Amino acid sequence: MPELAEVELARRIWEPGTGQRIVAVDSHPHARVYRDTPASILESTLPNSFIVSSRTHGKRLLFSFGDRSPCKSTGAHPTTHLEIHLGMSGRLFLAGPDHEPTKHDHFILRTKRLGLVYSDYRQFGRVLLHQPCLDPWTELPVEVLDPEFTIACLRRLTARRRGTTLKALLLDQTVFPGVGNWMADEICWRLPCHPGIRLQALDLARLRTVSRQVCRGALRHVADKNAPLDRARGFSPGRYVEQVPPRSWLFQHRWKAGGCCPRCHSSLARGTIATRTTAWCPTCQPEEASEA
DNA sequence: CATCATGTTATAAT
DNA sequence: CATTATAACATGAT
Repeated sequence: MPELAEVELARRIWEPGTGQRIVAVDSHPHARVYRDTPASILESTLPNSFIVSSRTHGKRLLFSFGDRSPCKSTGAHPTTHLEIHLGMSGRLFLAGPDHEPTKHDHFILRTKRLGLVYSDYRQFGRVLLHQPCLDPWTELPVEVLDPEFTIACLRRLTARRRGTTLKALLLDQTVFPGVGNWMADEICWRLPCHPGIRLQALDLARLRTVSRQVCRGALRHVADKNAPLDRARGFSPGRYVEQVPPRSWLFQHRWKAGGCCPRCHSSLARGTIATRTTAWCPTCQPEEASEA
């Protein structure tokens, strides 16, 4: 289910592994998630290295490895980076160091105390081991919550796309990295604008403001609520409860049969826009009737 | 059995 | 070139 907030939560779930040495890597070598990097490369590269740091960008995760623990020396520089994209059904969880992989656990990074498990039953996700370098992520687009995500930036990214629908733009990972189907609908609802509206009829400043609000709110509701648990008690598998945005968000109502707009209580409309199932409020987000 | 799923990508058609 | 449509990927839930 991963959009940017769930991806950040996944990163935090593996956080207890930071600083630890990988003692072994077990994988399902024929799984489709290895279409970029064969499992054998992970198995031969990662053991004996330490997890030094991790971060996310949009829907991507990056775990960086070095040859010593970041706790013991200040100058531990990463030598290798493992990138993970969770696709539609990927998830990360913690288990004990001897965790027996089940059917969809495609790899396990084992440390002395933990098993870091990557599981993905549909295998739309993928893993990618980067060649040794300081930072494999220098070419990625500006993130929505980055201070550089300015109106000028947004104007540049949309310059030749007057005819695109709002929903298609929101799903474009080069423009709104990390925004997926539910966040896109949430942004349209909050603007409020019909998701099928053409960009020419759109206030980019407003779009920037609202998209940032939704990204920040999603992180707060989905990822932050779990973080304090991490520091309070050590690891315990399955401790992370799935967190979702509150009932004041469209999220809570969009898939329910007979779901209503949390603002005006109209019955929600549903249809396919930009190839994805889309929910919106026909009252708050009317179809642009001003078109000739 | 048919449909749908919080994603991406390749390819074809407009 | 921009945009849309379609299929494909692999599995589970309804």
